Amino acid sequence: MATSKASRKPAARKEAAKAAADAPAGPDHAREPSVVSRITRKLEEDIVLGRRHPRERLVEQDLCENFNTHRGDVRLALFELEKKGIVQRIPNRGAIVRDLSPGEVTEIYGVREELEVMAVRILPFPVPKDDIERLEALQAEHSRAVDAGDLLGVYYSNVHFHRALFGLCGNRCLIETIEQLAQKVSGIRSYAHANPAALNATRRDHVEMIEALRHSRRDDLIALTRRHLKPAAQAYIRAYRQRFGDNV
Amino acid sequence: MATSKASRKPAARKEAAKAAADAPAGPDHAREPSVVSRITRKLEEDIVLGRRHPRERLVEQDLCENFNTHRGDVRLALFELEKKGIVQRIPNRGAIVRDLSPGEVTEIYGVREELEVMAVRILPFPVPKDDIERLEALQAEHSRAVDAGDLLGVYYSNVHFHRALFGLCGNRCLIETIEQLAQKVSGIRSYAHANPAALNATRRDHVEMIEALRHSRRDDLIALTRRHLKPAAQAYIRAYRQRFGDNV
DNA sequence: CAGTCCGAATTTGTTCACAAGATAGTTTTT
DNA sequence: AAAAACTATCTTGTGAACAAATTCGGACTG
Repeated sequence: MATSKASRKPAARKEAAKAAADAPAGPDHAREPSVVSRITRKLEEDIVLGRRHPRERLVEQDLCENFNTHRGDVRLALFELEKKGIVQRIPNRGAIVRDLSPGEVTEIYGVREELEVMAVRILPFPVPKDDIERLEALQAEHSRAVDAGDLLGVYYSNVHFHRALFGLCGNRCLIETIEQLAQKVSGIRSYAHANPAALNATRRDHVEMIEALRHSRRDDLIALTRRHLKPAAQAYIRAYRQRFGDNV
Repeated sequence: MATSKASRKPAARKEAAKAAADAPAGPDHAREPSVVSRITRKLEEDIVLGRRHPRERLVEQDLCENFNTHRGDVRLALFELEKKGIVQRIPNRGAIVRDLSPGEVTEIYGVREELEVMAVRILPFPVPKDDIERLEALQAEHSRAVDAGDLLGVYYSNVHFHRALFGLCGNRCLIETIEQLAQKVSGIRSYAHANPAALNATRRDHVEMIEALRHSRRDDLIALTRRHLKPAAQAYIRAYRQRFGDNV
């Protein structure tokens, strides 16, 4: 085994653990604009837009040529996407775009509803005017993308709107968890995108949400949040049953 | 699509007939008993038991020698732990055991409470007798570990108990999310372990929870679930303030 | 004497080549 | 001719060398 170069150094290692005395609030080595995150994001986009369908194979070598990089990076990106629940990796056989059963989708949306309702329940009223205006700007962007038929724009502006909305609750862990669960169902996003009526409903909900925020009407906001999640799951389940029959 | 590099090598063919003789763990599909998961689990144990303290550096080479493997595996394990939120990776500078501020801990426990309450709210009553008995067995194990002062045993039996309890709710996504959040605070688990009174309180809560399950008293169960989470967060925050002062 | 700059040692990050596993197509045997 | 086995090829997984980045220590200069 690897005794070739194992102990090049004397066993005594510098005790680095005792630097703990200073303030804990790290400077937040913020973003990671690296190659692997670029691949991750691009793959996610492809999946969201339906350019890659569930159960499609993701061959490392192909992706390398596609992204002009080498397998190491692609490999890491696939591991990352696996943890996000967007792709599924089978040992020694590679990765495929994950296919969710209606049951799984129902479960995920159940948890999402609980968490998003929690977010709007704890967010402090009244909402500062600046925040309302920021939300309106994001909503306008979303609306524009819907009109233009720009699906990628729809996707991102929708993500940004919800990030800003739930961001108002102030609980970072909650925000992260909500986004994580939203990413899990990326693979079925294309079903909602295919339906213009659904896109319009989404837009209308956003407007009403802002209105509820402006007037500090919490009950309305909660009801809207619940309603907002329903169509996406239902659209997918309908499409799934149509393809595979009702045996679920 | 062999564009650039395609090193087809027709020579490699030392196919040693069939190695079908060894079939110890046949399917091997679902589980991942691989090297990297072993490293991940062991590191997590070390952190939970306080063998590695927050802000301590995790040097890849050291871990390699420790686990008799090479850096590729260790690297993946660290990436995995980073995603779990147990360690923090700083670009080009390596990984350290993550240090949580009281604010973060409070937020995480807030979300945990919401999700765990959801689990006990949706779990179907009455609970089958077999499940009750399984919980009692796990609780007995936990109790034994507490009496024996076996901290590793306490940790694992506690994990198993809660996995079984929340598993009753039937929502896989919810279960996974709950466990994920529990793992995030692994680093502060050692504070609870240091306190025998807290361990006894935990044990008592488990007994009462089983009782509530047996008699289908949902309100009691919810109240117990809320109460059960409180002490751990409070113990950590107290310890933290004692070390760094009240400026939080 | 203080401050800065350069260089060595340590540690992480990248790359490439090879080996093992799996699938599919072809051949051989019954 | 059908079934089983073998081979050829594709794909993932592993290991180790190489390269870039950071930190720490010492020397040099203002």
